[in-house]
Amino acid sequence: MVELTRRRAIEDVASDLFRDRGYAGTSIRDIARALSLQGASLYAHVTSKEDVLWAIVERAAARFEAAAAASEREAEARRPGDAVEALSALVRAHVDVLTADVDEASVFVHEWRSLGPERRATILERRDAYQHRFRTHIEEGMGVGAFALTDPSIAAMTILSALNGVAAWYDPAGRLPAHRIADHLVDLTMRMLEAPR
Amino acid sequence: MVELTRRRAIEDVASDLFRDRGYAGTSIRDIARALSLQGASLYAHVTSKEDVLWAIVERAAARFEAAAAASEREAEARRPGDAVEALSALVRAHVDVLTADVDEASVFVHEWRSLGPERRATILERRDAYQHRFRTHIEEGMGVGAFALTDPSIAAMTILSALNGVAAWYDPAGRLPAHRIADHLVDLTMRMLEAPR
DNA sequence: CCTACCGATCGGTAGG
DNA sequence: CCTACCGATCGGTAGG
Repeated sequence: MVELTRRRAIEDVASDLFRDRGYAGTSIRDIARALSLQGASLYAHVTSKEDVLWAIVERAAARFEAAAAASEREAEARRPGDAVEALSALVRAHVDVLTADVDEASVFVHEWRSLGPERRATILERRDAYQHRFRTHIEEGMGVGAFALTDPSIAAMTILSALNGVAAWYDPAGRLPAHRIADHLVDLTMRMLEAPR
Repeated sequence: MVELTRRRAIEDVASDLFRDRGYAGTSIRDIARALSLQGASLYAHVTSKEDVLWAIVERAAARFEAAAAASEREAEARRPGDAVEALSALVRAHVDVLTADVDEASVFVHEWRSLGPERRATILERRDAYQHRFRTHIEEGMGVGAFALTDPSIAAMTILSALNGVAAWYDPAGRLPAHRIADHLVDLTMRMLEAPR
């Protein structure tokens, strides 16, 4: 991958390191070393270690949100008011974003706890709003009898856990391309919810 | 909770801290402070920080394994050769262990990466063997037509991700008792797999 | 279990 | 982007 800016290269390397050592387990010098720089030289490009984490988490959040909004618009255009269609599209969008940059997505999923109090609170709100999209479509589907469930909240959290789990085993060079994995996850999660016809 | 030994108290406090700050983000002095001790005093009870992590991870692994083995024996006694029964019991056993000590289970699920190379390899093998139990029952169920699936490996990983996700939101003081949450997860995961009858 | 201390490493700054 | 450096904190040891 060719980086357009030095700043972006730093964030990409940091995503990789944060993913498998965690934020606290990764030092500024680790990041610098991966870029063949001296530790102190990083500060010519970033103002703090936490700013690097924030940039990664914020971009990931924005990507998930944008993909979710687009998927909802498209589902509504295809089949207006169809909760099954909307949720399927949302699931696929989530897996697509996740597999497009697994390092970044993993950091978003696991390392937001290392942010300072205000940023952590901001991300928590955005995560809640994101999860709310899933729960809303589940409740709509329940309302029209498409989904047979007793607890839409648990269903939403369980689906998101299942989807985020993909980040732990997805391998871009593995036997299954990302879109086939998305197919499987759409199938599995929809079967989990749908009432037998 | 009354601790039988000082060592165990250290591990319980460490589980709590490791869970929400991570292993690297928790210092020996953090653990000591939570026990009203001086940092150096911890070394009267443990030989290294990693030993504390290992003790937690190892005990959690042993608990998941013992509960899984017991659930398989009991399922076999109730309904010999019934894959649906066996997998349901396995799912319930997993959620039971997880909710019985969420801190310990969370550390097991997320912090094994911080172990040294040999211990990490050992735990990875045990995790693989554990996941294999799930996949085996899924394949058995596919063989007799009880489960309608195309990829048992993805199904096993997706189920385990969904179950482990409970650790992120389960609250012992929350609206749902652990056994009701286990009911929901058994229901959701089985519906994900079962062929329509 | 404490005090006193060790060398190493941490995030970050100054000045070029 | 580098060298030189800062104070703070890290995991851990010595000796009691």
